[in-house]
Amino acid sequence: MRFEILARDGAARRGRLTSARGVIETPAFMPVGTLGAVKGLTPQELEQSGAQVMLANLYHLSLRPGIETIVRAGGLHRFTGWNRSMLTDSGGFQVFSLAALRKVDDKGVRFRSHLDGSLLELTPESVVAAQEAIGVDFAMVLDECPPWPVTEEVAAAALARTLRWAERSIAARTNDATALFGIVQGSSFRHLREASAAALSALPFDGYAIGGVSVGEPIEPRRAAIEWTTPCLPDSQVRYLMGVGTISDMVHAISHGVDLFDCVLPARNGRHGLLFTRQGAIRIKNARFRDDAGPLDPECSCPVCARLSRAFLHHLFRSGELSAAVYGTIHNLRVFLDFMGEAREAIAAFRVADLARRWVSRSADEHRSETSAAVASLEPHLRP
RNA sequence: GGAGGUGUGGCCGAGCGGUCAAUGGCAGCAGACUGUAAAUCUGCCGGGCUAAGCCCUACGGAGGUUCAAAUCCUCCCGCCUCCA
Repeated sequence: MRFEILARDGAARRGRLTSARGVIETPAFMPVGTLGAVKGLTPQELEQSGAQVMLANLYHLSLRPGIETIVRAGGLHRFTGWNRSMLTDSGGFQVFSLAALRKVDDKGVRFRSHLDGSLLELTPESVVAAQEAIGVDFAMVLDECPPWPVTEEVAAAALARTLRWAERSIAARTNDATALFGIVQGSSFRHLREASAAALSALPFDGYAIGGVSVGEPIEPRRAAIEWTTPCLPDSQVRYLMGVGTISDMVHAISHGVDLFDCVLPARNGRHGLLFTRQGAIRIKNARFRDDAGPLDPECSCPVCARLSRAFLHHLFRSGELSAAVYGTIHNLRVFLDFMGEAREAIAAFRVADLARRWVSRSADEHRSETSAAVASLEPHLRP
């Protein structure tokens, strides 16, 4: 794995990440395909959306079909048909999201399977070994990802454990074909974030992730965590903000030097009928679209916008047609990936501030009451 | 012609003397969704108000029994099944 920075605008970086599978231009958005596929899409459709990397999840794949099965199938790429780069999350997020089903101690995490109740154990070592075995390009360490809010004591303990696990993860590596990323924790405590980032930076990771966000926190602590953490990470290495986010979140993070993002939002909302457009987000099932013959987003280049009207999409969503979910996903992913393309251009052109004005005020978050506040809160971070 | 059954809010369908403006589901209206246990979940859904309360109108129609009826009785109307 190699990462080079091609241009900067303030703290923002435009970079190039090279894996065995190819080149990833950064900043980049990585669609989430937890079970090995973005829900509803073929690998070809995902490619056509412009995705350079896909995420999958080791916890879920370990339960079903099982790591051994994937290995026998020739590795995760061959198994899924996705030939571009692949990043797997370790299951750290499931430590948070499936809290009722797991037990954590220093050794690792034991989950009761949400599928059949059987016991699954993940340790820092097993997680590294499994990700190497299935041949992913980017692997994440096992981390402990506490919910929000959390006391300082709990955050400190999770951070400390994540750090001990990070050291064991490094020690467990057997090759460098699979890049390994450490994960910063520390919740919304500045000194914990800084200590976590500094300690991880001393370890020979290929990249660094900011974790412990998108776990239910409001916008302010999320942004604060990013602002505290990024200055403490090695400048020359790639940075990945886990699970984020909305376009305004990503504009903010990009302006603070984050390179990689993943989020279920475009896919999940696409399936649910919340469609992002350059004119604002719309709930296509709303009655007002019943007779709207116009395109979903006249500024969009995706295949859905190329030939389907809002009225027809409205009808498909109302009718529960499978294709509705597919179309929503294809379109939303294109919006997010196009946004990232523009972000790269903006950094190269020293125009990150314009990016914010172009996307944040009228795009993905327009339906939210917090939008104007989000724009306002970005202003101090943007160069005039 | 005879016997039995049935008629509930936009639709389907519970309820079978009071706690029923009436369980559910669908449809409808709106909302949520940030390292995916999510093609999911939530709220509203007869009308009107000086609304955590009150008042109307409602369970095919008309009468009746009762302190009280969607629930019981009588007649009528519609629909279904079986026998002639």
